[in-house]
This record gives sequence, C-alpha cells and structure tokens, in this order.
Amino acid sequence: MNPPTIKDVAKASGVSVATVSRVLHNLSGYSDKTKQKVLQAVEELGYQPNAIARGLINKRTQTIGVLVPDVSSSFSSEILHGIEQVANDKGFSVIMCNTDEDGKRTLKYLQVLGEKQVDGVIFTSGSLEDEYYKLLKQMRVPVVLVNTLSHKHAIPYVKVDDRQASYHATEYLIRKGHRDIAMICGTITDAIAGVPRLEGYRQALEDHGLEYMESRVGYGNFRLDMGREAMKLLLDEAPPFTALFAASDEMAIGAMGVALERGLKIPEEMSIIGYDDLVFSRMVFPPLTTIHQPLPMMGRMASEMLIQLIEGTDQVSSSIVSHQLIERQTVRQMP
Amino acid sequence: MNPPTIKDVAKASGVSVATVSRVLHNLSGYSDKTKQKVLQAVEELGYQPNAIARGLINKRTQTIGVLVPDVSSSFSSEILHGIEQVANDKGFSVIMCNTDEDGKRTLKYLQVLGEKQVDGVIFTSGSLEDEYYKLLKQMRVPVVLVNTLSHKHAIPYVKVDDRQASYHATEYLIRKGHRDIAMICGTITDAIAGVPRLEGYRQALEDHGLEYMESRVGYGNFRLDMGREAMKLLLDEAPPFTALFAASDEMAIGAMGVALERGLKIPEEMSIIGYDDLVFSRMVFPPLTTIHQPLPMMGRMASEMLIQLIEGTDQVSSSIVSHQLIERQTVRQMP
DNA sequence: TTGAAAGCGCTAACAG
DNA sequence: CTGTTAGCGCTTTCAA
Repeated sequence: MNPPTIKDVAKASGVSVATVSRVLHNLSGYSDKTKQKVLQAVEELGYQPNAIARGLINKRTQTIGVLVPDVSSSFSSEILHGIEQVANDKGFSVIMCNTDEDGKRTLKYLQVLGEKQVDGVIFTSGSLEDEYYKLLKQMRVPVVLVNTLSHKHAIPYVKVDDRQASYHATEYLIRKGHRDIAMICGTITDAIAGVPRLEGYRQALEDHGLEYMESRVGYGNFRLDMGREAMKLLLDEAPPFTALFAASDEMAIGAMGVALERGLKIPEEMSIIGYDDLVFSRMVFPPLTTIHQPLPMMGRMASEMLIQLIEGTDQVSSSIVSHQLIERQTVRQMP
Repeated sequence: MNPPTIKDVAKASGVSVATVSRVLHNLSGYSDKTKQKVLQAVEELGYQPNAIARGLINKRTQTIGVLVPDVSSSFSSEILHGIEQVANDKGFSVIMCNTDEDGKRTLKYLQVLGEKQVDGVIFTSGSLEDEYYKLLKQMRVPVVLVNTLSHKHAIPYVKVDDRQASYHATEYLIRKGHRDIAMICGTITDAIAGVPRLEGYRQALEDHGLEYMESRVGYGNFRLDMGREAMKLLLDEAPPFTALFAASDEMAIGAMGVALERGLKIPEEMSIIGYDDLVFSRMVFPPLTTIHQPLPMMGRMASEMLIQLIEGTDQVSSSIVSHQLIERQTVRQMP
C-alpha cells in the first residue's frame, strides 16, 4: 500500500483534512478531543507529512544547495561540516554539489538546484563567474559566498583577509630571525586566493627592508604535489633560504616531505609555515606551524547568514573573519 | 514577478500546458511548428520546470540521502565524493546528513529524508540500529550500506573484508621478519569494524607460530588522539615490539608522532602499518605503509547499486571489495 | 496533433 | 470549533 496521506488520517479520525492540518501545525481551532483523535490516527497509521506537497504550496523547501570544489578535500569538507551543522539545527537540509572546479558541472548543478527549488545557495572557494551569477539571479534566492568574494556583484561573503594573513605569516618568520625567505604561492591566476597572499608576503618583506626576489617564489595550485615540485625547484635553483612560507598546508606538507627526503632537518635547517590549518596539519611530524582559518566556523557563519536572508532579513553584512597564527614545531628561532 | 510556470509558457506559445509538457519531455504528438513555438517561449521566459511539482506527481524526487558520521573526516568525505559522483552522473542529487554518530540526530535525519521523499538512502560506517531500520522500512525506499553491514537485516552493502585485510597487514609484518608485533585496534565494542580487525591480527600471529599477547594490544577509537594515547601506553608497558599494526591510518599517524617524539626512528627502530589509506597518509613523512580501502570507489559502487534498486532492479548483490597493501616507507625489512 | 480536466498531498482562505 | 474548496505546478489519461 501507499504511504498514508493526510486524507487517510482525516478519514481514520473522522475529521476533515483541514482539521488534521491544523493540529499538525499546532494552530488553534479545534477541541482537545479532536486533537487526541487526530494524533492517535497519525500514530496508528505511521503518518508522515509529505514535504514535497508542502513545498509546492509554501514555496519553501527547507533545503539549501552548497557548492564545493572537492568534498574529499579536508578544506572543503571542514567548511561543509560547519554549514551542515547550523543548517540542520535550523531545519534545513543541504544538497551537496561537488563542482570539481568545472564550469559545466557547476552550471548544471545550479540548474538542478533551481529546479529543485532550494531556498538558498552557498558557494564556496572559487571565482563566481558571470554565468553562475546569471543563473543564481534567475533562481531568485539568496546566495552567500565562503572563502571567496565577488568584486563585481554585491554578494555577502565570509572570508579571511588573505593579504593580511600572509603578511602576518611572513612577518612572523622575519621576527624569528629569518632573512632569506622563500614562498610557494597558489594559483597565480587566482585573483581571490592567489594574488593577495603573494602580495602580503612581498609587502612584509619590503616593510622590513628585505629584498623581494622573484626567483624565490615558486608556484603551485594549492595541492600537495605541486608543493613538492615547487619546493624541488626552489631548493635547486633559488638563492639559499632558511624559511619557507607556503600558501596552503598541503603545499607546505609537500615541501616538508621534499626537505626531509633531502636530509634537511625541520625546523633546524629549514623552517616552514603553512596556511589553512587543516586537521591533519597537527598530525604530521613535526606538527606544522601555520595560519589558522576557522573553516568550520566560516561554514557556520555562512549558513547563519543565508538562513537569515531566507527568513526575510533584508541585508546581512559580509564578514572578514580573523585568522590566527598557530605556532607548532616547524619554525626555528634564528640565533 | 514569480518565476514562469508551464502555464505561462503555454499562454506565450498559444498552446495548452499538455502540449508544452509533451515537448519538454520529447514525447510524440505535436507538429514541428508547435515544438518550435514552445521552445522559443521557454527560451524567452527563461522557464525552468519545477521539480517539486514534478515530484509530487511522479513520486520521484531524483534525490538520495546519505548519512555519514563525520563529513569533515577524510574517511567519510572520500566515500561521499564517490557517491556524489555517480549520483550526479545519473541525475540524482544528494542530501548529505552528518550524524555525528549520534542516534537522536540520525533518527531525525531519517525522519526528514522520509518527509522529503528521497528515492533511496545510503548509510555509511556505523551500526544500523533497529530503530533506524524501522524508519527506513517505513519510508519504503531502497537502502544500501557502505563500510558496514547488518547481520540482522538483509541489506546490500559494500565493504572490504576487515578480518582478511588485517590478517594481510599482520602477515606482511611477519614476512618482513618482525616477531614482536603490537596492535592498536579500534573501538572494541564495534562488531563491524573493531572486532574483525583484531581477529585478523590474532589469527595471523597464531598461524605463524607467534604468541598473541593481550598486553600488546592497545585500544583506540580510530581517531588520532586515541592512537597517540594507546601508543604511549604500549611503549611504556607492553613487552618491547619492533612493529605496530594500527587499525586506522589516523591512529597509525598518531602512533608515529609519539614514536618520533620519543626519538625512535621510523622505520629503522619502529615499523608501522596503518589501515585505510587516507589521502594524507602519503603526505606524512615518512609516507605510511598501509592497507588501502578504495573509499571513493566504494562510494561509487554503493551509488550505482542504490540507483539500480531505485530504477527497479529487484536485487543487487552485496560486494566485498578487495583491499590492497600499499608499501611505502614505514616498515622495515628485518635482518 | 491537440486540449480539457483530474489529481498528486497539502495549505489556507472562506463559510458555517 | 470544523468542513469545503480552491489552488500550488505539473503529468497524464481521455476525448476530440
């Protein structure tokens, strides 16, 4: 048999569907006796409201869509976790969309989210292309950005100040007595996460009277393997350096591996500072000193903002969350 | 204005909604001319079908629910990634539910998934309690299990043979010449992932004429910190050992950290083999030798099975996927 | 080749 | 306090 509907409950309890609906929503307008009857029927039939039917009428699905570049990365999944947490608390489900950083896929997801009538969407990490924006606009639902932002469109976001954080990391190395500091930066075509980090590094160097040397910066894509490659290149071809700032923990750890393989002691002979503070950064040995981004919290904040918007708040303001420098054991104090 | 509906398209193209529906679904029964008109109207209005309304009628939402204990863990998110991938390919969205291994939350999620009329659910890692089963049954949709199984209920699953894999890991250590082998096993109350791994270890020892010593097994909960604690205890109180088998990579890495902190060289003075092969296990230094579980693939398989079931296949068979021993650099060949 | 109409399960006036 | 009814946007007979 088919699952029981509100009609079945009505019949079983001898009242109308309207009344059933009323007691289900705790509205007023029925006697205590009917309430009992209805509740009992609900119980007996094992009735569950149909959220689809409800959504059709309310124009609310209590569902949000979240786009992430790669769920299986620690980075994305920590944010996702935060998002899911508050969404669930506030009665929203999350449809998770793994874009693979692929435009086609992203577009398709947006399309589907639209058709599924999600109440809002959270877009994480990556640049919000015009095409995306167009679709998003078309779906007429609130959007919030996490770990990215749009210069072109006024969309609320949650993000740390990369430039400042990079500056902080570099300056820390300088304070520790390092004067020859290399950097492995992320995708350089990435205006959001790539460029500002490089700038922060450069600025810190200059502010402290240290020369910025193009030959001391390697380029990666934030991932481990590119961190390794960049480190090899740096070690082979750059002017010698005693410290390295990597624009992501993955790259830092990759670089660390290369250094260790070459017999360099960390931090005695090579200091390394990362960026992100992924969960496993404290697991490696020696534990990685890094810039902490409060990923789960950023997810939670985004979720909260989005839901406020959904519930009718006109405006929420973007949030620059503060990073934190976590000292562990990969940076040495120079004599 | 409200988003355009099929009615608007009908009006704009001067035909009935039935006809619009027909061309949208590529059914037969309209002239080429009408088709053009309709398509043009769709285009002009920017019409998007409403999947909610569609779902109400079809009793199909093209959505599945996935329950994971902790998205932010590498373990869960790798499986999730696999699931999402094929789901998306086959036109399904995934609602992700983070249970936190909490019964109440799980129950609530199941409830919501039921109300949202998902077409199926995938349950990962953890024991399928009777209460869960009851709700699942009530929602009348197919279910598949990943990285767990149910002895009580006949539900298809995808899983590696833990006992065998543990045996394999232990035997490998023995082949490498180790005779004093400790183990850190997972939650011992976990009949699915805990006990069998311990048994495999024990069996391997016995089959090779080695004594199984209760004092050489530590207990953890699969997580890093417990791995650390267990290792400390083992190092302090167990009879000396040259090799360790940890029932999860996290614990292996935790144990590795402790060994390293105490000045033990890995693998020269302490060999370690893990279990899972999480992405970061190759990132640590030295890279971890471990039992590989094809997590993303298991996710993909589960997704495929579930969708087959949804599309009407009567039965699918459970799948014991094979593990693989990945030799990296944490196990030493004894002289 | 087309359209009218019933109805999916529910909510929300409106009328008693 | 309670029931009737008109949709929500769509699919699908059934007739034309």
